[in-house]
Amino acid sequence: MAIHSIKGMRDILPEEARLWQFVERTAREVFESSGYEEIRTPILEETALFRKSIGEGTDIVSKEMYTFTDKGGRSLTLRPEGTAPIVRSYIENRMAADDVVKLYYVGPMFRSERPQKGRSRQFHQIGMEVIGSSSPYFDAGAIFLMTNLFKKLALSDFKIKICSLGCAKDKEKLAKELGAYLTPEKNRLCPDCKTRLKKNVLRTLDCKVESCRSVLRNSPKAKDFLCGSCGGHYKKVKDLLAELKIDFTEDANMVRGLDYYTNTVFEVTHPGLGAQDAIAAGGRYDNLVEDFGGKKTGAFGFALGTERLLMALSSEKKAGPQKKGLDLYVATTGDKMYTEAFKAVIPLRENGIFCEVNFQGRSLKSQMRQANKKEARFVAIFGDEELKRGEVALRDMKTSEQRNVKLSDLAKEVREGL
RNA sequence: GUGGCUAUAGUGUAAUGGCAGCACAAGAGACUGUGGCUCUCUCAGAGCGGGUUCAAAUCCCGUUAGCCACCCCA
Repeated sequence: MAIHSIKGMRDILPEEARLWQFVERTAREVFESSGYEEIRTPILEETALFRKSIGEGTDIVSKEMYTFTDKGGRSLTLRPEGTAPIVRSYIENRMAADDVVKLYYVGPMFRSERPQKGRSRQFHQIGMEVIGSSSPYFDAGAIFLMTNLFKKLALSDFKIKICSLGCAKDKEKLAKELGAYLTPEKNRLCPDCKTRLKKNVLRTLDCKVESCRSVLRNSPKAKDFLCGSCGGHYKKVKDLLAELKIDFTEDANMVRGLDYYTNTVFEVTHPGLGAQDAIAAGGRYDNLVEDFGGKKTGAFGFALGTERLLMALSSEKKAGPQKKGLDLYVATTGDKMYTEAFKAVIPLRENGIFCEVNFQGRSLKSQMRQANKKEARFVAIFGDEELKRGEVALRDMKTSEQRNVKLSDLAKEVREGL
C-alpha cells in the first residue's frame, strides 16, 4: 500500500522552493525596512480563539477548520488564518501597550475545503499586522508596503479594490437596513442569499447570482451608514493612497468573510489566476484586541497567499531566480582517495566555495558528465599519480584548460579563478 | 459540501476490445583517466477494487486522487 501526501496538501520540491525563498526573502526585506519584525506563533491554537474572532457564522469556522480533541480533552484547531493568533500573542505577552507594534509572519494555514486552482488545504500566507493605532496613515501605509513588495517582485497586473464597513455601530445599522430592504424581496433571492439573510446579511452584497445583483442594485450600501469619524477616516485613506499614486477602485459591495473587520477593507486580485483570484486581502480590525480582553486599540493587517502570488508571478512570465551552478566538482578515481577528498573540501567550504564530492565510484567520464550537468565552474580530479606528489588536476570547465595544483593551494586557486 | 472532466514508465504522450509503443529524463558504454554534439545499449508503466468478455489500457460500476467550476477565501 503506497503512502501519498494527503488531499489538498503537496510537496514543494527544490526547483519550486527556490521561488518561494525568493518571494519570502523579498517580503522580509520590505517589511523589515519599514520597521516590522517577524513573529512566529504556534500552528495549533485553542478552537475558541478562531470561533470568537473570525465569527461563528462564517464558513471558515462553521465548516472549514481542522479541529480535534487532544489527549487532555482540549479542543484544538490548526490555524486557518494568521491574525487571531497574533492578537492573542499581543495580549498574552503584553506587547508595548502604549506604542504601535508592527509584526509580520510567514507560514502555513489550514482550511478543509475542496481543492481547486488557487485553493488547497494547506496553503501559505505572508502577512503583517500593525497593532496600537487607528490612524488612517497605517491603513494607507500597509497598502503601500504591499504595492512596494509587488514592485520588488516585478508583479504588475494586479487590481486593488477598497471599501469601508464603518465601525461596529455602522455595521449594525447597515445590517438592519439591508435586512429590512431584502426581506420583502426574499423570493427573488438565490437559496444561498436566503440563508445569508438570516445568518449574515452583509454577505448578500457580494453575491454573484444575477437575480440577487439586480435586487441589490439599489440596496443600502456600507458607505451610506458611515458615521462622521468613519467617513472621515475612509476619505483620509483614499486621499493618502492617491497621494502615494496607488491605483485603486472603490467597490461598494465588497465585504469580507471574517467578522472582525471594521472600517477599511481591501482586496487585491490578479487576472492570471482562476476563479480564486485574490492574491492578497486585509483591513482594519479596531475591536478585536478589546474583544479578547486587551485594552481598546486599533489595528490593521493583511495577508498574501503565497501560492497565488507565485501563480500570478508565473502568469506574467517573469524570469525567476536561476539555480546556482557549482563552483567546484571534486571527481575521484577510486575509493582510496575518498577520505582525502572528504577532508579537502572542508577548507574550501569554509572559504565560501560551493562544492560537491563524488563518492559513488563512477567512471571519470560519468563524473565529468555530471559536473557539466551541475554547471560546475571547475573540476578537481583526485588521481593516484597527482596525489603522490600532493597535487590534484584542476580543470576549468569553461576554457577546458587543465593543470596540476598543490592540494594545499586548491582553495586559493579556485577562489582566484572564480 | 455539490457538480463536470481526467487517471498509461520519473515527466510528457500514442495505440477499432486483440503482442503496451515513442520522446525526454535517468544509468552504462562507443579512448585502458576527462564534459557539452552524435550513436548504441539498459532501466522503468495501466491509481486501487469489482464487473462484462474467449480477450480490457480501452466498455460498465465503485473507490481514491488530481483538475476545473459552484460555494468560500489568501
